[in-house]
Amino acid sequence: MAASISDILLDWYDRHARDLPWRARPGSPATEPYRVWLSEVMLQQTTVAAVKPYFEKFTARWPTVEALAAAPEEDVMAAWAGLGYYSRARNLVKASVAISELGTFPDTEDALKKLPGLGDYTAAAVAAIAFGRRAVVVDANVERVVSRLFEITTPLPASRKEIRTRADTITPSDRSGDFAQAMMDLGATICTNRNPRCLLCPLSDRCQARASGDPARLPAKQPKKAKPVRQGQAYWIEREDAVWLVTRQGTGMLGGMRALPDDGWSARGDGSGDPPHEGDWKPAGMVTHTFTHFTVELSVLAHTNSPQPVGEGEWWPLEKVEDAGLPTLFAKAARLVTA
DNA sequence: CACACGTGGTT
DNA sequence: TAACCAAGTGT
Repeated sequence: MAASISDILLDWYDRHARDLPWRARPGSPATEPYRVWLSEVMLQQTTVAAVKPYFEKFTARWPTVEALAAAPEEDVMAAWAGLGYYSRARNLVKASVAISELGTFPDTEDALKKLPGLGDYTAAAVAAIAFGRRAVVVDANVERVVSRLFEITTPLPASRKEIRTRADTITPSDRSGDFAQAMMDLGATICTNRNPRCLLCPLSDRCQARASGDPARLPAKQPKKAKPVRQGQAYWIEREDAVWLVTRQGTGMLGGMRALPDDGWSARGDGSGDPPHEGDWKPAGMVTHTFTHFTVELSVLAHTNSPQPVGEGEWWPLEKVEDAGLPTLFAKAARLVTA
């Protein structure tokens, strides 16, 4: 009887699995749900290379979900600074409190999906990897591998339903979590976006896209829109070796993060150009930063011996500005002034 | 369904 | 090297 796709892939995984900090190691205790969950959230739309140092930092500082739930939110936000998509950190805190109050870690897809920040993918991944439940885990790697295996030519995102159906048919009941990780390892190291290494692929003789000659063209995607360029200003307000920092409110861009005051620029439009108070503002330079959906050209204006600004904020010691947890845009601006 | 939401790695 | 994109979620 011919080996199934999952058998072949699991055999490949047993020999070629990547050694990653959030995976159980031989001789170590069973994989902890907390570590699986934390890693999966960090890995949302983020590369393994970028996640590794953050995962080490978080697990050293907050080794359990209870420790994380007890942490001040601003500490978690600052520790997340630089990783992006800050709603993940806001939801991480909320979910850690919810899990602590439950007293046990939710262990089914449905229960996991009720937690903030866990959608279809993460709920399935945690259920499968941490709890050994069969779940159909579909991320961008799986979309790519499945699109090629079954030569699905419909462009994303319209092909999602068909991809999920196909993924379901090849997902085993046993070792569902290993199977999911095997698919992701295959997608990350062999069945890559640009130049798939089909000669090394354990599934190459089952791959319909390879049989027809050009697997790299799949999955097809809708063309993306151009990003607008916005103009904005940020203000470096300094007094007695301290700089005035604000905390951005709400759930929008950079919400919950410390920041320099600005003139209200956003994805929707330019800033007003109006400084927070009168005075002699000196140009400190320009920062260009590209977000997912727009680029901002930020003029940084500096004022020293400043009066007490109106509104919420805090004087932050200049020597500790690296520890303020500024998102990258404002970290670049701070570097302009302090360098 | 379409869009908002960050950043650094990779080619 | 300028694009492209990565273990997606919420609205």
